[in-house]
Amino acid sequence: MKKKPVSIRNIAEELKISVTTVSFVLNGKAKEKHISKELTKKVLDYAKLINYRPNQVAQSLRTGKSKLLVFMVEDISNNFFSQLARIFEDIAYEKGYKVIFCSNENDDDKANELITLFSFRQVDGFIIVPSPGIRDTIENLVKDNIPVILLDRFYEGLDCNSVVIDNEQASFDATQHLIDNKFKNICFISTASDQSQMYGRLHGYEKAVEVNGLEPHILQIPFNEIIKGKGKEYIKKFFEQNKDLDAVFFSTNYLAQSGLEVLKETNQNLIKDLGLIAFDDNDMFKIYDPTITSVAQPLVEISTKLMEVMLPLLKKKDISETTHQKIVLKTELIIRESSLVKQK
Amino acid sequence: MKKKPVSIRNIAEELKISVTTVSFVLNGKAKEKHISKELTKKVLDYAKLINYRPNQVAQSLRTGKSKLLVFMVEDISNNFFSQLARIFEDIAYEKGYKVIFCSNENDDDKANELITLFSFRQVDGFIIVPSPGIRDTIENLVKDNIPVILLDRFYEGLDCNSVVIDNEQASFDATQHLIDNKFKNICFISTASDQSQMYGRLHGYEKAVEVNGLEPHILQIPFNEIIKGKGKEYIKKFFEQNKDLDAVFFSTNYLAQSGLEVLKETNQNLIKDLGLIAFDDNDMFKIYDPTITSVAQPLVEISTKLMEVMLPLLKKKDISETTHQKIVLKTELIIRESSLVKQK
DNA sequence: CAAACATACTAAAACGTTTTAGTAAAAAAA
DNA sequence: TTTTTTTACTAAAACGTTTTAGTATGTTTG
Repeated sequence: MKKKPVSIRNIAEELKISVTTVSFVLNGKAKEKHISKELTKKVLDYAKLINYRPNQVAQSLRTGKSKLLVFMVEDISNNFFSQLARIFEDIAYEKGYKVIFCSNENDDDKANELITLFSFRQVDGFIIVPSPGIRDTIENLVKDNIPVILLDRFYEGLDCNSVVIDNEQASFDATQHLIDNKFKNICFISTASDQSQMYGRLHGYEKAVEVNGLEPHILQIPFNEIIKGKGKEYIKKFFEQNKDLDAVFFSTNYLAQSGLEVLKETNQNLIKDLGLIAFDDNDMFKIYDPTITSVAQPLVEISTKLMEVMLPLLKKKDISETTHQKIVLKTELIIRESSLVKQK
Repeated sequence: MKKKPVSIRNIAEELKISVTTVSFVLNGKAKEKHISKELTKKVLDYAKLINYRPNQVAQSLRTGKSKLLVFMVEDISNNFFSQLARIFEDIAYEKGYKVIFCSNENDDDKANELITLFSFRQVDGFIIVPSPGIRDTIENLVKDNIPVILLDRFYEGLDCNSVVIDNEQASFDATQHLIDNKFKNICFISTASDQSQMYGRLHGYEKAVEVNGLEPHILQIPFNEIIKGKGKEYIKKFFEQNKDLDAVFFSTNYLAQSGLEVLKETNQNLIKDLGLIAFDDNDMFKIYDPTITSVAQPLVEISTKLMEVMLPLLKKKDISETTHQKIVLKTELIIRESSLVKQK
């Protein structure tokens, strides 16, 4: 049978002292509470001997702290998010926190449901890649002084901690890079979304195109069509209707995926002739033929910043007075074959 | 300030009834405990009105159940595991369980540490992709009647639930497929590991080669060298020393990754001339040029089986009498261009 | 030499549930 | 009518901690 783990009470009884004393010692409050050196040592030694581990559930109930963080992303199977998760996991464990990952599919209902699930007090803090319409939910969390950090995207005008990248600059630089490499008809394939990250990417592209006196060519696929797996159809039709394109900038990695599939199916050679850049790097990009240029997000830096912002919030009793931080990180344009001048 | 969530006590006081009654009603034991229909309805209605959510920490403390599962994989950022995680997540949530994902890096110390961390009673069940040397730890979990399922690999002779694939058959079929397509000098690139999954894959390959009267060509890279990022060097040297190879079978997706990198760097054309198969599918394989044949694991089926095996264990009071299940699932060989007869 | 303080320790409440072991009244059986 | 059973509900303990508000000494201090 499952043997019962030892409790503080067992220790107290064995040593014939009070539970209180044991608790004080175990929590490092021996000096502060005037527990003698000898007794302190005795408790510590015995606890070690029997391999005592506090029951974290009981601790949580009493203290209201669970040492659990929720890391809610759009889709944990998406390479970008899973890599981020992997790095954040390590950082969190180091600080004594466990992480519950979950995917909201960029769906408001799912996101709301998940947040309610880990509701109020169950969890010490939230890191959230927010879906478009949960602004109110986030605002409520903030109002209730629950530590929250928005990741990847944020709500304009909502005062909340966030860690994001400079999407507009990243997108501008990538587009400019294509232009510098003699591409003239660059299209931007994206989702029809007004979430901040997509907005930034679109505007960076538009600005670069405009500054250089070129024409924009934009495809914005409705999100629910992508969900339904219709992304490829949209892209295919778009390519058919815009035969004069000489470069493509994909605003997300799954669009790049779909786009490459379409190109592969319709005209293999096109992949080599077109200028190509994808947002978010993928390990496969460096072994593709041609190797594919990408906008890489600083994964380690993002995770580190998340914890840097989160930790003080977890420590404080009352975070209502803390000012919210908005961290904006730089991306890196990894230049590979696909975006360089094509020699005909 | 953070407002206190409503408790059962609040409901009891408001309705001027006992906490017990409220608890019974809320747990659906109204009939069983002879609570009148009217009162039951009153409680339910009021609970809904004030949006009551039970404090799960208190529930856990009392019941010893946390409604948490640990899903420990080798590396959550690995595509195969993150996809599995994504699917399992949904299934678990549906059943009211939350999932803590963690990565053990196939390292014994890390794995042991994590298991201890979620130690005894903190968590309701474990799904573990075990590192080579934690057999004893697993055995202890089993002895303590803690629900455990081994995933992807198992220990020969250890009686424990497991969900794995038929690696040997998968590997045999893949190799036979290459042979059927006229490849004669097929090499097998793998890790120097005697974990069950690798053992199976190696033997499947060896058997197929032998049955067909061909010579085996095997590269086994020590695991710690792979960790150090030296995998590519090993593969490169191997290719240099075996110039007459006409096909390569990679035993894992990260080896395929490395192998393709090597081929890309040394001789782009080789990729088209060699027969190629990779274990574990990757979204990129179908847009590579050539598209790459792979052995795909049945992700949905694996996740479903995991939950199917896990749920009864979670329900039972005493699982010491339950017999352990060993589920072996079939893989699918996804045949693409890279493994078909090459026309010169 | 009393008052103040420091030291060493502890009893008991509290966190929010579930569950055991009841009670009291009404209904059914004898 | 008395006994038994059923119905409707509840008091209080328990889960394992943390923490408040102590007590009982010994030690300074004025």
